[in-house]
Amino acid sequence: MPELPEVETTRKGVSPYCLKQRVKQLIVRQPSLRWPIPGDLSAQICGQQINKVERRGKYLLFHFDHGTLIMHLGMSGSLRVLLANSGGEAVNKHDHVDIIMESGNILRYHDPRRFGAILWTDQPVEEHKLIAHLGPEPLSDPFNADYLTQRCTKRKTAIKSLIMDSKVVVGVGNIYANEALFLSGIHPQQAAGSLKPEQLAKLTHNIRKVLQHSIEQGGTTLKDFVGGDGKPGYFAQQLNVYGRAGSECLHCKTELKEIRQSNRSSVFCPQCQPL
DNA sequence: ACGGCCTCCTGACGGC
DNA sequence: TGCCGTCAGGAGGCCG
Repeated sequence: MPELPEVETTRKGVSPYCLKQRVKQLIVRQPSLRWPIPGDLSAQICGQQINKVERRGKYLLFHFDHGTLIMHLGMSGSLRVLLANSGGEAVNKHDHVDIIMESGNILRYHDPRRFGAILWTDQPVEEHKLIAHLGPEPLSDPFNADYLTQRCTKRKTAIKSLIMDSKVVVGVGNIYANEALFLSGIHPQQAAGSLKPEQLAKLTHNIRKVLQHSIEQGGTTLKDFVGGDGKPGYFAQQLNVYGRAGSECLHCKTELKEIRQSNRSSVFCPQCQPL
């Protein structure tokens, strides 16, 4: 499940093979992603040059002179580079899209569950419906203790739901939400508006910390995005709570509990994260 | 404005 | 061995 660190690692991994490259051909084997891949995408990008690859939240943005290809990896998506001299690799199940560069290198999009998306806009991408209402990047200055405190004011919603709301802050998926709350000693069901500023400062810090740490780890697996079997970088995480329900808390040995919030699993330590 | 729930999809896994 | 039900999960969309 690509979380923000995996998307950022993907961006870094594919960028060198995209920058200043013209698209030679687009092959769409399966257009039915979360939304249909636009039928005119090929006409839009073939012969055009990619100027930059950016990331906004978990969206990858491929900037052309006249528009932007917006890509999301959803739950199960991955993007890797097949090198021109690799002799042509077999197309596997769920390899839905190839973007072939003039260099002969190929960007191959793979997404078994098809929760991802590949879209096109010729408008400023920051005005696009999917991008315009996104909150700040979690690793940017605007995401700070004051900001989070302000966004929590008078909010009755559970803090975990709030930090996973992309209108509040982008890129905090279920795994990192659980981990950041554990590190902050905050119960996932605590009402956002009832948290003290000190707690929210701690939470802000820990959200940044877990994401930054993962991005740094991702840097070591960049090679996995090019050539080889192309396993995308799902970094071996040292997770404190996620996936450990029923096991002992690594701090106090209390049994970790699991609850459902908005149909998502939350794992926490009842001792370290009291309500 | 807010909060909760549904939905898309496939692979993995448990039960029988 | 195989079939079937259930679950996971990002995030937009919808409803109350």
